[in-house]
Amino acid sequence: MALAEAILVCLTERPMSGYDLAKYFDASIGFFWRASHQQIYRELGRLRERELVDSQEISQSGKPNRIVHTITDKGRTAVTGWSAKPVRMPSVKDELLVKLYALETVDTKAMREQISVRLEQHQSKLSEFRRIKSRFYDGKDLNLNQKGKLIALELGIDQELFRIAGWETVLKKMTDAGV
Amino acid sequence: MALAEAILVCLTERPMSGYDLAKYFDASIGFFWRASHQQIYRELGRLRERELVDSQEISQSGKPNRIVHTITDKGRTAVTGWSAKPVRMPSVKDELLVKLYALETVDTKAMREQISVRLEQHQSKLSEFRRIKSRFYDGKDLNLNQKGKLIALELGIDQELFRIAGWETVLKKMTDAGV
DNA sequence: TGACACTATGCAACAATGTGCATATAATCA
DNA sequence: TGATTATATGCACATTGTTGCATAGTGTCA
Repeated sequence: MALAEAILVCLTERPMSGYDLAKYFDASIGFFWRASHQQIYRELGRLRERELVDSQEISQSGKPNRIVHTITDKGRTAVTGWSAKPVRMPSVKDELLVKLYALETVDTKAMREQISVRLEQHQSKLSEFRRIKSRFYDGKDLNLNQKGKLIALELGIDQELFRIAGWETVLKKMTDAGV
Repeated sequence: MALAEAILVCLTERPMSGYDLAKYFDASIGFFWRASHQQIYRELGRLRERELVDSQEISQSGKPNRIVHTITDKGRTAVTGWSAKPVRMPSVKDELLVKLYALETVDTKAMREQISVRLEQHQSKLSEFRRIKSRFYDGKDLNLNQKGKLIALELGIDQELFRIAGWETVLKKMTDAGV
């Protein structure tokens, strides 16, 4: 149940509405912990019940009212407590790798195309990460929180580079194997 | 619902019982698609209902009877059909990276320990992959299916090496940041 | 000889995640 | 002016994953 913690971590930055959080996830922490807006709203309800966030409705004319969630002291303590607990290895699930396991049965032409699509996705993630890095971090004076995010971001950039190289190697090896 | 397909892919190799499958998952395809024995048994029941596998009970004295599952023609067709369909990006979920996002709030001493544990886990996975490679693949004459598995395994080895380097860099950068 | 691990299967309950839908207004673009 | 996008929240259902339990005989180690 670490979506709760991921949300709390975001709220240590500043109070946010569910909508803000969903966008924040898409643009930053979601690179390492994806969540849809439905999940976020549901989890916010639970966090409110557990008194880890304080939710305040703000009237808006025209648009639906915003509900802004602020992390409580109890919530901050919960984050620190959680952070000290051991983590598990991230669960691995990649269909594309499973397909490599039955090269005789799968449609290898379609697979090569899927690998190309995957490569493009990694390319565009890479560009996005680099854009964020140069826009928000390069040449700036950073506080500790920002330094942590930068470390994560740089790991993300290296990961994308590695994956691009990896899948390109797979394509080459498939060619060598005659498919 | 790709656990179904992962199981079918295993069964293209040879007929197996649920127990065999659970072990096979632990030792090979599970590196890229983890599943517990409970999940596997449940999914096998569904596959039997959909007639993608044929299940045959084999009497054994002493031990409980084995139920051996064989992929059907319908199942083989299903695998090929599935293989041609586009895959999604694997979902990302790593608590350790989330912790990097709140360096001011988390227990950084505990975090460094967790990174060390993570490093050890990647080390032992790496050793296992290398052991499997040298034992079953190096210097052997391989058919197409085996070549595919070797490609996946080599990608796995590179991935572990990359992750070890990545987390070591994170530790260094944390030191530079003063935590 | 008692404890433990291995073989072999599976249910039940619960927790977490993902998909689809529903609502409602304002601004922007073609 | 009609279509789309952005703002803003949330329910219901389906699927997937985890934990704990239950059964039961065999082999191995101390």
